[in-house]
Parts: sequence; structure tokens; C-alpha cells
Amino acid sequence: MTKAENTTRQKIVETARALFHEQGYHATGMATILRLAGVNSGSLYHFFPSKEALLEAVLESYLGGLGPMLIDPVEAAFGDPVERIFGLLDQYRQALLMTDFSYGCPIGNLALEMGADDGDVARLIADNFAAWRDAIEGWLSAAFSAKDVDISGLTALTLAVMEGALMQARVAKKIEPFDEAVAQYRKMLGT
Amino acid sequence: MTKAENTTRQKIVETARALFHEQGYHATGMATILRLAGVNSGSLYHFFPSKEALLEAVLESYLGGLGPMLIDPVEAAFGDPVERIFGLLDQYRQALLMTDFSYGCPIGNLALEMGADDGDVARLIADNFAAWRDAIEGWLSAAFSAKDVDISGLTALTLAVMEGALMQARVAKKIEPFDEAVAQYRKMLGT
DNA sequence: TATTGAGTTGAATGATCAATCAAATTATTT
DNA sequence: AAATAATTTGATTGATCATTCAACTCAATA
Repeated sequence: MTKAENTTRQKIVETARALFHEQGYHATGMATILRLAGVNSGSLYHFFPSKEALLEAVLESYLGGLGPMLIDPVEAAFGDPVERIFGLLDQYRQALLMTDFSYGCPIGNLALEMGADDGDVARLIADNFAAWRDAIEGWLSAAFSAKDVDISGLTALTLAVMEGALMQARVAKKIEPFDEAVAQYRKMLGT
Repeated sequence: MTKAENTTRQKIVETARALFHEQGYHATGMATILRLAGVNSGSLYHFFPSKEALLEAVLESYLGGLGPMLIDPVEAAFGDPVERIFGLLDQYRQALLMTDFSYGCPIGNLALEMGADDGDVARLIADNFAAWRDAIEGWLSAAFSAKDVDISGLTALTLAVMEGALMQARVAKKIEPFDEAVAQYRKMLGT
């Protein structure tokens, strides 16, 4: 499935993904998506019945891109599972610095903005989180399965550090909270 | 300052606070605020020049309420500084369970939804986070200042666990990720 | 080449958005 | 009681919202 996608559809999803990430879902108007994608409204609604359906496509593209875009590169760069976790954290760190602290986790942003939601969107956000969980849990298992460690709990804590550290740095517009939280997390893993 | 506030103004701020929390800022229309507050638009705009100004008032009310509504009760209930932290976490836990996992941190929600923002709103969100930081840092200092601990880093990690654990439980619609993350955090504090 | 259907055009729709304002009312001060 | 100020009324505004649709183009197939 999802082989050699239509180019107009792709353009729409990628434009929407960028705008939803930068501005949020509600703050992004269809007119802006259409203008930046260089597409007419009829074309968009030929592929997507609604704005919400477009958001669902964006969330599916995040889900599909998680492996090839994030997990795989990190696994290629680092052999040690623990280093892989910090490699992922460093990706966030770089994104924060490069965007002057405007970068946020796309899934985390949508999760909190769409918190009220209860339909396909909520399910897709949960699916995305679950995929992240699985990747991190796999690494932690590889590193600590022999020892007496609660892998599931450590995974939850790891995700919490990622999202929470990112949020703090973004709000404070400085990298220190992120670095400090990660340093503490690293120390904890060491013991 | 802020002595014996006008009742109409209060009603508006409290209604807006509830709606912004439940639905988010952009998803909440002024018409809904007006209807639920039982107030006419002219009255609202007599007190607040814009929707954004109303959000600023809401954020100021969060800032003012942090001590009396959250910190003080927890400090009254628990003497031990570490227990106070877990008392605060338990407040979140109860809120999650009572709302069927729809409860989110009001400040965290707004922080991620308004991430693009760069004006007074962003400053007020940062002020709120700073106030939370100060409270937690005070407790951690009382507990660990003697020992060789990075209090600032531990504070950042604590906040990250709060926000990150809440986010995960909300998305997964189950308490386990929250409990697991907190359990790991507790174990870490013990060592 | 005729037919079919996927894709595109872009103006138009009604709903909802935040915000306005002159007039009326109520509260405060003189 | 008169004058002034603060607050409230609520219809109305223009902008923007997501969405629709009939007409059109173009590529694939028969």
C-alpha cells in the first residue's frame, strides 16, 4: 500500500503537515494550505473530504515516516541502544537550537491541542505515541533486559523526559532546562 | 492589587479559563464564552479589548491561583518536601481518573497550542512555568540541598515527568503510563 | 477516435469568527 | 438632586472560516 503517491496529494499533505506543526491545527486555515501548496480548493477536497481528514492523513504520514525518517537513521548512526536514545534526544536538541526554540514535537503539540477530540484523530495520535513507545522500549530492552529493570516504566519515563524537556526549553526559550533534564535522566540510567 | 474583583469580570475570566482548558484557545469562540458566562459582548469588550487580552487575564489568574489553589494545600497536607512533590503528582492523577483522561495541564496545553506566539501570552506562559519551577525547586532544595545533587536539573526532570506522564496517560486513555513514569521517578529520587 | 473517469478550476455559499458602537441603564460622586 | 462615570445592552459589521459545485481539462482505455 501507499506506493508512488499522487504528487498533488503529497504536496497538500506536506504543506498541511508543515503548517499544522508551525501554527497548530485550528490556527491554520484551509486558504493558507491551498495558497502555499499552490492548489485549488476543489483539488484538495477531491482527495480529502474535510480538514479533519487531512489532519488524519498528516498523522498517518508521521506514523509512516517515524521509522525511515527518525528511527532508522539513529540506528544506523549508533550501535549501542542507550546511545540511540540520546541520539534521538540530540535530534530534538538540534531542532530547538536551529529554530530558536520554536520547534515542538509535532505529535505532542497535536496531542494537547486536540485533547478534546475522541474520534479517528485521537486514535491516530495514540498510534503515533505507541510507535514511539515501541521503538524506545526495544532499545531499552536490548540494553537492560538482563538486569532487574522495569522496561515498560523506563520507557514511559523516557518519553516523559523527551516531551517534558522539549516543552520546558521551548517555553523558556533556552536550552538549559532540556540539557539539565537529559543530564539527570542520563545519570539515572547509569545507576 | 487585584482586590475584590468585579463580578462580571470574574465570571468572564472563569468561564474563559474553563473553556480554554477543555477545548483549547482557538477552538473556543467568543460567542460560547459569552453564552456560558451570561454576558453580552459589549460587557466583555468593556473589560477586555480582545480575545488575546482575555487569555492573558486567564494566564494571570493561573499565576495568582498557583499558590493558594495548589501549592499551599499540598504544603498543608504534607510536611516532607518529597512527599509534597508526590502529593502534587497525585492531584494530577486524580484529575485524570475523574475526567476519564480528558484532563490536561492548563499551562502545558496552552504552551504547546500557542507555541508560535511571541508576545505577552508567551511571557505569561513562561512566568507560569517559572512559578511551578520555583515551588518544586524549593521543595527539592529542602530535601537534597545538603547532598551532592543538581537541584536545578532535578527540578527540570521533575517538571518533565509531570508534563510528560500526564500527556502519555491522556493520549493512551489509561493511567498506567503515568503510574509507571512516576514510579521510576520515585525510584530515581531514592538513590 | 470515442468514451470514461480521475483530476482541476475558481467563484460562490452559508456559517461562524472576533470585534464594534450608539444608546440605555446603573452606580458613584458632587 | 444633579452630574458624571462606569457598566450593560444587543444588533450589526466585515472578515474569515471550511466547504461546495458545475464546468472544464486531460490522461487512460476500449
